[in-house]
Amino acid sequence: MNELTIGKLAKKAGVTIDTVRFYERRGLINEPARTQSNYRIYPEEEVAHLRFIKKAKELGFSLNEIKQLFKLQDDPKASKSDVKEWTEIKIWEIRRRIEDLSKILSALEQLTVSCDGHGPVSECPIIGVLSGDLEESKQHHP
Amino acid sequence: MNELTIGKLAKKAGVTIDTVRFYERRGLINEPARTQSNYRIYPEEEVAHLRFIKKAKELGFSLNEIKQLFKLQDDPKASKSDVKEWTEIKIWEIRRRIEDLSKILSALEQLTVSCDGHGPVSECPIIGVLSGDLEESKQHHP
DNA sequence: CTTGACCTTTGACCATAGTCTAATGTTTAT
DNA sequence: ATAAACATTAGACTATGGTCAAAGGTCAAG
Ligand SMILES: [Zn+2]
Ligand SMILES: [Zn+2]
Ligand SMILES: [Zn+2]
Ligand SMILES: [Zn+2]
Repeated sequence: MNELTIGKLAKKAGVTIDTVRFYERRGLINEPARTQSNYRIYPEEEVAHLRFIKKAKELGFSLNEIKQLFKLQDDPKASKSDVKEWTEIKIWEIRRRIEDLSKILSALEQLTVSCDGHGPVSECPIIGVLSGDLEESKQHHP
Repeated sequence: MNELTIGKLAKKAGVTIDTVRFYERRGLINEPARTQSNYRIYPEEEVAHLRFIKKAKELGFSLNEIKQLFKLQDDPKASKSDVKEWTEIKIWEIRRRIEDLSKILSALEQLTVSCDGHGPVSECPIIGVLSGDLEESKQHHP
């Protein structure tokens, strides 16, 4: 069949050679077969494997989580509910991150409207709020 | 006045001693005066300084950005509009992150509804989508 | 005077996800 | 035959924000 050196594999999967080797070290892909000259050779299917990693990463899974997903796939006792549970946990995590960011966002939005953008920094209400409103005499900054 | 050793300062500001020294190394706080025995001594106001850092961090500013904010405060040529601009950039960054996360979220939500949660992992549509729908024969995972 | 609490420094280490270098070996193309 | 392109390894380095350890000096209380 079609066997790939690490360069071809990386190109097909849209990652760098270093990344492929890094994933191998991290146990995300199997140690591949080697040629007599010690070159790694991969089956075509490994491209899909790398693309899986890419997509899962885009969906917010960490490399360790992706590793767990693979384990799940290879575990005969695992069921779909395990995968579903995982995805639901991720969903909650992301919802929380969105909530946190939204809070930060509205705090920042309130700050900007409070500042008219004219005059010296010393009078800026943004800095004022960060300083605890009217504390911090002056000039002991690095 | 009231002078603080690093331990008191850290406690008052709600950070660890290590963090204070770390901020000093990173140039976020000034090198403080020393006692004869080489202990750091801080003025009370440094507490506010550390709290500023804490608040700014909570608002999504990185330590380097906070350092820039301090520079801005101490720059006689800087104006409020500089600070406002910064805050507005942060606002855009956070809006983008929220957008990205929302896309990820709806992708994940669609995935979970597609899976009934019963049966073997091999039939799980979540895994299927990640694998590029029906690729990846079997069992070459670590 | 000794114990414990506190301080000092340098430097290593954690997780995350790679990226890059150096020195060396192999394959391919002209 | 020789150069370019590609491969190998170990290990250092990036950024972020700290955290911890070792080995020692200082200070207050009992
Ligand atoms: Zn695979
Ligand atoms: Zn302002
Ligand atoms: Zn200050
Ligand atoms: Zn499923």
